Amino acid sequence: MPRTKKQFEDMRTARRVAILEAALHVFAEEGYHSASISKVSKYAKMSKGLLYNYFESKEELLKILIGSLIDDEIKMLNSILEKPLTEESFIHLINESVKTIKEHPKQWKLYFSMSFQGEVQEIMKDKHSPIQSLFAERFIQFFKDKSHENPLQQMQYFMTFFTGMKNSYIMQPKTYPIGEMKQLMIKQFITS
Amino acid sequence: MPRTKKQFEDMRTARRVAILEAALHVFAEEGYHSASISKVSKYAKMSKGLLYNYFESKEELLKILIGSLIDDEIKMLNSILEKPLTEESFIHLINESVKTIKEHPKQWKLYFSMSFQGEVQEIMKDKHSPIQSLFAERFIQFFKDKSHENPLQQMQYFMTFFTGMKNSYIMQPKTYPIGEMKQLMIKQFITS
Amino acid sequence: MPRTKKQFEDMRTARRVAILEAALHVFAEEGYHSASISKVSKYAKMSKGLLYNYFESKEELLKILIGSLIDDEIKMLNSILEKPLTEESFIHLINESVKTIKEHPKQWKLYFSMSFQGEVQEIMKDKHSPIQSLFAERFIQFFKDKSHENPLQQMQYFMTFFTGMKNSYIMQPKTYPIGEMKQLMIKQFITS
Amino acid sequence: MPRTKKQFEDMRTARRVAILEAALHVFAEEGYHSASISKVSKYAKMSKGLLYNYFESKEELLKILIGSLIDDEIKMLNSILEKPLTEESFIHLINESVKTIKEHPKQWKLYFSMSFQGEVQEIMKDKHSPIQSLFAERFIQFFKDKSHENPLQQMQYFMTFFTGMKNSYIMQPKTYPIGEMKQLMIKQFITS
DNA sequence: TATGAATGAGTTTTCATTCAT
DNA sequence: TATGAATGAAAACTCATTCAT
Repeated sequence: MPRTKKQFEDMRTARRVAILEAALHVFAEEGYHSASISKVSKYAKMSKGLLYNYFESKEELLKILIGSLIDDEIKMLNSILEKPLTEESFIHLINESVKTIKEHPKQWKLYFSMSFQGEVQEIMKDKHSPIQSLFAERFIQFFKDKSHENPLQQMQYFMTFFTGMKNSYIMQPKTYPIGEMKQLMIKQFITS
Repeated sequence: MPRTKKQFEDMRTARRVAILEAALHVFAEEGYHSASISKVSKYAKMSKGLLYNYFESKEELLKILIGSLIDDEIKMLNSILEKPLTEESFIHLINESVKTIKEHPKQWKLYFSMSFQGEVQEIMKDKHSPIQSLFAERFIQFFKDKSHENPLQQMQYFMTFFTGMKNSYIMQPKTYPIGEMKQLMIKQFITS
Repeated sequence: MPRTKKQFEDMRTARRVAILEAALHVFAEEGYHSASISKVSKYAKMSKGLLYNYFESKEELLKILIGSLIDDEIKMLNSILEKPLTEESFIHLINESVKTIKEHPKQWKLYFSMSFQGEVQEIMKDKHSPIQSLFAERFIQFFKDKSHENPLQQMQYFMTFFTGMKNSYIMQPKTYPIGEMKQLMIKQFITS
Repeated sequence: MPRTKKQFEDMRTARRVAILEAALHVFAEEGYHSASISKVSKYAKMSKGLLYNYFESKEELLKILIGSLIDDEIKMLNSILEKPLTEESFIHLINESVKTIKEHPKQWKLYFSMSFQGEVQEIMKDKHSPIQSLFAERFIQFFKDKSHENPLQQMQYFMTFFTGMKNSYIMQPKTYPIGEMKQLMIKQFITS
């Protein structure tokens, strides 16, 4: 008695998830280029062949892992930035970003580690630039509203800190006090 | 007319430097794992065989490139931090760090890109921890002297920004206004 | 209401035919070695597993496809060549051959394409040689009866043309005027 | 003392030739798709890795093997067909073709075996069609000059035989009397 | 019977490192 | 010293065949 269509679909979904998790783990641990599909499949407790039944290539795994991260981030940013930034939504944005990174530290580690090489740029080509303009625009306006004398610069200053916070947390997720840093940042850039 | 011993040594040194420069260029461009020794040797205008006459392995090149960066950084930090931090030496430290990163952007890019993978951790194991304790101690004292209510936290906050600045500059050396950011940072953490 | 034995057998036969047709299509299209069983089963609208319920292996499919072609051809030749060749039966033979190839172009294409590799030779080993002797004998006699001075040679000359006609038609079934060529051939070798 | 540039070049040339010969042998024997690079390199008595030092891919080997055959053939045809065909040049053309095929039977076998699959078409795309028009034109004129009532058809009839002759020789190079067949063909199509 | 997930041996290809000259 | 040819182990990927359901 063959499996029903639903059974097959459930199996496939479960497998896909298992593979993506394994790939994420191994890629984040060893770096995308050093990691081998062999290791990924071993970690996912299946044969290499089966992995290729679910994904076309090693590159596809990377694209999905990073692409989904970017997509979520963009969706979050878009929803918050659809209106001009207020103090409230500014805080909300920061909280959401920190929440995301705490929930997906491996993914973010992979993303950061790849961002120094060309591969990621290609993945994000079309996705990133619209949101980046919006992001810049909203933050500049935000600081302008606060009568900041150089809002563009203040935005860059904020971005610098934001980047540093993410980077630091990724490198030392156990010890870096991201919650405290977040609070300091909020305080600094709201009262500025 | 046979070469003198000194001439030989000079030649060897020149070659070593050429190889390291080539490796740095290629590694930073393509990423350590994707880069091939073949390309490095071509870029250094010599044969693969000769390259192996000067260095044991690809990994050794990486270790030297990153190791020397770390060593310089540590030397710089040690000399500045041998006495307690003053406002002056604090500014000096920041200026020196920015100068270093502007002078060796490829090396720093390589360092950052590798720092997400296991390889670098191993390289720096013994080097880093003593300086890090000193660094922490001096900065905590620095902020304590400024009657900061939570000097440890303030140091972490400072480190966060510092990391973000380096990261941002490496990612966009052409457009990131590192000079301005540095000034803002100095102002913020001195008057805090 | 359980199926009767006959119904079962009919179903099995229909399936076998469907699989063979699918295999023929896919093999002829992509070449035996490049074609995959997966594609065959998809084309036959069933699962791979079921296909293997009907046939042992990919090779068996090939053997049956080519074997049946050869068997039909041999049967046809045998029936025509059971008596000495006359002008009438000579014409009949050619007509039948052309008819066969026009009816089964894919099979012939597959046969030709495989005939350059070892696989086919093995399939035909035992089948071919008896009919070939008979064929040679009848044609030699045919041309001897026409007082040809070198009947063996004339048979080889005829075979050459015959081969060329098949090959040309297979390569360009749309444009090659096989009917005209056949008529010319008949005329040439009958009046010779 | 390192090898001179010339020594290296000679070595490379010799290796290239050895590899191409091995590939030709193995491809012709087993068919391109069944043959493995592993076997080719074994036959050429070298490691797989070295083979890839000389050629980009399995496909490149095929392209070179077949491409060079086609190029030679086209060159030959072009030189003979630059003027209208005479009886003499007609004979010359046939002699040259037969000579070529006798000199490179494996290459022709490979070419024929591949011509039933898509790969070859791509290799010859641009090369073939100009020569084919010229070929057709010259032969049609040739038969028109002989007051043939249907010169196009006669050309096709000739081509059919020509194809058959090549095919037959390739399939049975030991036993097929290509010389005799060639003479018969010349006689037939010249006096026709 | 029927499905398609799963396996594993095999394929092509890459590249750090060694070696003959 | 200097070259680049040569190796071999390992990588990504494919697919005929088997298997659990």
